[in-house]
Amino acid sequence: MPEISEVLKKKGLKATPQRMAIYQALLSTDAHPGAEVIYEQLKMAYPTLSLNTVYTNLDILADVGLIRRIDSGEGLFRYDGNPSPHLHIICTDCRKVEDIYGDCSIDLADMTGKVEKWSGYKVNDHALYFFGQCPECLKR
Amino acid sequence: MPEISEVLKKKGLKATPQRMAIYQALLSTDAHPGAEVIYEQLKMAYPTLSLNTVYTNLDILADVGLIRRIDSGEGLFRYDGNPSPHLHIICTDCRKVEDIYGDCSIDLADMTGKVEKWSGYKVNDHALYFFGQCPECLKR
DNA sequence: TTCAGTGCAAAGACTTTGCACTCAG
DNA sequence: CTGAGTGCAAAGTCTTTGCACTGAA
Repeated sequence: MPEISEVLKKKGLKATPQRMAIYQALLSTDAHPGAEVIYEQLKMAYPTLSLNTVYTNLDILADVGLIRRIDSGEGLFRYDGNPSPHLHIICTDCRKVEDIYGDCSIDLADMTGKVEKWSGYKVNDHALYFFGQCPECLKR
Repeated sequence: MPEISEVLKKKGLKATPQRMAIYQALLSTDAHPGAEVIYEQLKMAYPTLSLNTVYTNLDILADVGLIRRIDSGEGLFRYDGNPSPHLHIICTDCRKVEDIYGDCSIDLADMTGKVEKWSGYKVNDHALYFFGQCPECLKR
């Protein structure tokens, strides 16, 4: 994975096999996995990988802005390979987390401006979660 | 606190002193405390109160919709005495959580409709967090 | 009276820390 | 080489569970 190692180096990070694998794993899924899931998934290919390393690298990757930490309210953190602020919808039955694309984000840019004026905060980021039941769970 | 015991009974909950105190504590602050903070605060007045009871009751109160569980991304849950969906702004420096009131929520009602159409979900709730630096932290 | 609620302790889940070893640059 | 990164183990933090006791209705 030549591109990935370049992206990491640009951020001043060493392109270790573990780090590349963790980042790659996030880029290649839209399932918003947690640390444990990524660890289990990579253990096959990297038997010596430690859970610690997964946590450490998820932190580092989120710090430099390559990935995004998601807090779905389950008491664990999930991660998203797409770091740009976007919307998530969470099924309260099966706990699935899905991305929402569309024209919604336009409204949010407006709102950020309003919020800055109102609160006096310097707003750097936002997170919008919708909670409900996914089509599959609704069928039951 | 006569009103509080009535509110609890209407929800089918026994109005125990501990439960009333926990609910009252949330109603009388806008600081969005976590379980531990509430526990420490009430221990003066209720020396035998157990942390377990605080957790149990926060869960119950959130279940019946009297309070709201907030996940500020710190790895702990905070609680809000105002259960109606409203916006929160979180200072990334001092970790303060504040409410945002204003005309923003109108846009969100629109957005919820869009999201339902787009995703096929039945949306029951949403949470919008803004992250930034509060006026006090900006001064430093 | 009677069961929901409480309190204590212990366990559980997720995450972080400490430290010696290793390998990418 | 050399410090950033890794792996193992242990500890930490927040939260939940088990179970006998208690008190609100």
